[in-house]
Amino acid sequence: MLKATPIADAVDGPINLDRQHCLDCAIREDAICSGCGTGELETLTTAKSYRNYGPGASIVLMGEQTEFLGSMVEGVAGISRLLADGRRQMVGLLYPGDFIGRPFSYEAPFDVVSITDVRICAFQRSRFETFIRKMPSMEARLLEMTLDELDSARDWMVLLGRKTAQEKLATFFVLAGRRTARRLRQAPRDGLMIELPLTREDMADFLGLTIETVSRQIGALKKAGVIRLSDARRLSVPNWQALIDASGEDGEAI
Amino acid sequence: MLKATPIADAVDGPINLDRQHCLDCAIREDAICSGCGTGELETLTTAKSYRNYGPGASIVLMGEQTEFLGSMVEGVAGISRLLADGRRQMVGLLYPGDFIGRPFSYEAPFDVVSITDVRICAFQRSRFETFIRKMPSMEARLLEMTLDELDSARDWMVLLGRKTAQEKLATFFVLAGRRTARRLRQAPRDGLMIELPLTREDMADFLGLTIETVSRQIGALKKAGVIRLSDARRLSVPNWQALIDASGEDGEAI
DNA sequence: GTTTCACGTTGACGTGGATCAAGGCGGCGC
DNA sequence: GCGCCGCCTTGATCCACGTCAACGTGAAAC
Repeated sequence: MLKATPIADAVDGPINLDRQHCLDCAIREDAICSGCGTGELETLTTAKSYRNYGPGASIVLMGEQTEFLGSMVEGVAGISRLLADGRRQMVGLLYPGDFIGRPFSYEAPFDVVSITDVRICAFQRSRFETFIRKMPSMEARLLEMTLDELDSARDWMVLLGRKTAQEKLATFFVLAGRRTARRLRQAPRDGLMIELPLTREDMADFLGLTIETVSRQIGALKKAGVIRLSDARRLSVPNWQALIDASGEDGEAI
Repeated sequence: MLKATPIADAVDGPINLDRQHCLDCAIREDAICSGCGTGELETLTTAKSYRNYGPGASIVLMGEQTEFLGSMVEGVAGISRLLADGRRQMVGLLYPGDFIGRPFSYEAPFDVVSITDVRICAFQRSRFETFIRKMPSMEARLLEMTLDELDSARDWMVLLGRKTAQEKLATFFVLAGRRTARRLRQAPRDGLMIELPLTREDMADFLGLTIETVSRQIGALKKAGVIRLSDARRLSVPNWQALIDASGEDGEAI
């Protein structure tokens, strides 16, 4: 639980102008622009700029009017809120393809902080708002993405409100495993290796726990044989179904 | 925490055909149709039907393909999930104007259960999906509503993950007070009377607590003079700022 | 009136996870 | 090499909230 320490350097992501054409973009299939035609992509290509951030940099500050909107291209970032007395809760993770910011006004309701090195494809807010009104496929895609995020947020509310510390950790590893498997274009299977981009403190803030409890429950899952640790940030799952069973969900291994 | 008791009667909301014209609708200003023109409202008027539910009725069952989408017209409902062992977490409340269901497929990810008497303005799913594609104002309004709900869900994640039991109760009363004040078209002010539609069990499920803790913390807030109880479901707030201070937020009274 | 039953309160006690504290480990600067 | 500094782990203790249990209260059925 971050003690209100100021966030490192690079508050303004240095803008990087040597942009790539949208047709060759790594998040072409997943991002808000995935439904755009080639003409629309041409427009987007000339309007965008990249921004890079080192780990721990502030991408969006709660309460400020953000002057850009955009998509995660590389890296992982966290959406979080800091209470007045230093308690922190992470309310979401942003991976490549995910959208950052809220079109059509209002100050940012949460902080966005980079966890790894992060690259963002950014648009000036007013310009982006024009685009989205002119390109129905973008608005439809944003709606779809927002509905997905709402469902994920509600899933997480169940975790925060009703799951035990151990179930929280197991659920987090299930999600991390599914994401890793998806990146490798395969189904999660026994023996899957997972690399965690988050520190224990980040996990604690995401799961509504303390770092000590995170550490202890990881130890307990390891002792129970549900996970194996290569080092603090790399683990493997010998039995995927056992991990699901430990997560408090009744589902089958998917 | 509901012990997996079966939900009362009225699983299928009886359809009520004596419909009102959309122009005279009570949620005309707030619902997904608020941006529709008179021609569009004509279309909606002929397509809609009302459904009524008594308290405790199941409106949507998790895992089922819902055959209708719609808007809350009257009453309060809860969105919740029941874990295999009976733990329950409420993840949202639905008030008049709020949208029910997810357009463009997928089985329902949560239960929706009426808390009071509820009336819904319902559309056949396939018909509604045609409408939303033909009426950009509906899609834009749904996006706006979904973005608002996502922010609310994330606010609630902060509460579930990091707030104490007493802060949870105070925050819940702040929200209930704001909603009451908005219904009365005034700002929340000292002396405001709040009627709670929820039982202690509903509150417990919403706040990630037990009924005993809810009861005790309400007692503590009463003893501290932050609230006054008329009866178990009616309270007044002598000092609005004191309630905000007890909620763990640093904001001013709004 | 009495019974019943859902809902709410209150008390005694247990415990999961927080807190407080110490120490281990690996990378980096010197 | 050595010291420093994040990051992580582990142990001892505490306490907020859960659990278990009893009882109150009011409305509806009879």
